Amino acid sequence: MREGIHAGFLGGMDVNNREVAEVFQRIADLLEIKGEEIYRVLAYRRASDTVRSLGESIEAVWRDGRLEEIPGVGKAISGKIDELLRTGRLEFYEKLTTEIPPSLIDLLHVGDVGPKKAARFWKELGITSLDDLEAAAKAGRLKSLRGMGERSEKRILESLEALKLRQTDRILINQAWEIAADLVASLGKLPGVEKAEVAGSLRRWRETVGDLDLIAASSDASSVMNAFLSLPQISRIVGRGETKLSVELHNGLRTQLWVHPPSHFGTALQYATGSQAHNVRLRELAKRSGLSLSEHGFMRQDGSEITCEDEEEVYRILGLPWIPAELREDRGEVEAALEDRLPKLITQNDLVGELHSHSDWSDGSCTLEEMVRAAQAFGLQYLAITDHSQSLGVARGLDVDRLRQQREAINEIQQAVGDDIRVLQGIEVEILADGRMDYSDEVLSELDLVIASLHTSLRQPRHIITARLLKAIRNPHVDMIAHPTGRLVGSRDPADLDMEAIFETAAEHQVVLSINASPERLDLSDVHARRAMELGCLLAVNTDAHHPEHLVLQQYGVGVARRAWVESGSVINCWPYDRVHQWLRARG
DNA sequence: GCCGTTTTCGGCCCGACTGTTTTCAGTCG
Repeated sequence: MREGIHAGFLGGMDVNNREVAEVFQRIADLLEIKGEEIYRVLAYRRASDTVRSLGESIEAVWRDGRLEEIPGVGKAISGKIDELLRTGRLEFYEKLTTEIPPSLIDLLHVGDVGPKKAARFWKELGITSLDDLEAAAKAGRLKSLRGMGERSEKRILESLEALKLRQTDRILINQAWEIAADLVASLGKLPGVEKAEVAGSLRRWRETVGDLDLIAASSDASSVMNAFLSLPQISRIVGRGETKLSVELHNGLRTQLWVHPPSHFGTALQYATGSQAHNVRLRELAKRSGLSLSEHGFMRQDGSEITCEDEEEVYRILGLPWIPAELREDRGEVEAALEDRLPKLITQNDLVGELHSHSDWSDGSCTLEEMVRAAQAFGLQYLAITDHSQSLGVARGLDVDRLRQQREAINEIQQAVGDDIRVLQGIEVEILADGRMDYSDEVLSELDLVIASLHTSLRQPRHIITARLLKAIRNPHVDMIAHPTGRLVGSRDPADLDMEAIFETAAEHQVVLSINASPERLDLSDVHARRAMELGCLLAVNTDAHHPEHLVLQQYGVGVARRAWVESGSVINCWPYDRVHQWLRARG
């Protein structure tokens, strides 16, 4: 269960984009429970989303007086951001929490409970928490309410159980893909299914996924649904209609299956892929040309229909080039498409090298040779072995003697494997708590590639940890920064860094910022990677492989890069070996 | 609360599904 943020939470804390977004999200939830006009609620929700996905620090935008340039931020909301940033508090929000218990927001995470029901549970039954709700449902008190009955109460109890089972709102993208790939493969083999695809946030490669969305093309939806229900992963039906089946898997994950006729597959896939905000933008566009767009197709004002077999057709009718799913977040992709300036996104095939990997010389689980052979088999042109430096004891970091021995070992392996794959000796060197490097300049200068990393003292105050990382970036021997913020998806917040300063300095010194492809890290994030690129930074997509099997994690880093609008030219491990080698040598 | 090649006021995407209802509200995506 998520920790509730209550009035006063912000006092004394640095207020960043995420916190501002969180406050507006909570305001939206509370206003909705209060019964405010829905468009006012949506305005706060939109502002929350844009602030959350803003590449720049909200504080910098505020200092420059540019708040109202943010889409969805007008006079009222910019005033509230101003108050938050000046005082760390927001009177409007605090007053709201005295009118509506903020713990009611937790109820909105229960399936089949929305703002209306949450308000009634509170006003009519005195329920303010999930525990209250469960007790009331078990005591049969929910069904006493007008408009509620036995079945509603049962559904809510089931939703409460599912919520407990999941523990968290969302699962990591690799876990989601594993489950979804199996399901969609089975779905595709069912009788009568012509096409089957993953849709939703997973198709957009979001870093976490709340539920699975699958879509099938078939002229016999009912039979397909019946067959799907017999798959072993499925635990129970949550809902079922003519085009949509909603189920829960044994692991608690909700899964939607849409089945549409092949002739409607384009609009159906587009609809099911989302995001909701992107879909709203497309429907507005359609409306302006006198069309109404839904999952079933376009409808003209005279009631006649236009159906689309594929997505390209949907976008074409709207006067747009096809927009890759990873861009569909209403972060400017519709405008870019209208002006025909969509990026030519990087693909996994563009990646020809891996520049961050570990062997059993430090905390990797395989030998140098196993790693090199695996990279070769994976089709890479080059691999950098970048084991840990001496001070990282838990990872068996290399002291200088062992580092030099490793050089010998790498040379021998290069001899053994031939020129088909080139092996670089790099290091993942610790940035010590005071900003010094874990090796002397002399030692660093012997290496082909120096990656600098923060692993310790990640909770230092902003000015200290920022200065520490900037010092590393300015070190002439440092070529790359690995997982710059140190965040772990869903479990550890990013370090409190001035990212704008990091990006500007990295761009100035042409130090590469790595997108760590490990699904637990995905660091840089999509938002950060996009901003870094805008500011002229070079990027890399690296797996940080500790085992040959980790090389396949590349795909998740590519997902982040694509969501960040990244083209292959900005990513140095898309460069052929000779170019990378020359570039590194030129840096000295 | 935001926003403007129909508008500075009056709109603001569109439909599926459920449960409890006699015609629809609430939730979800």
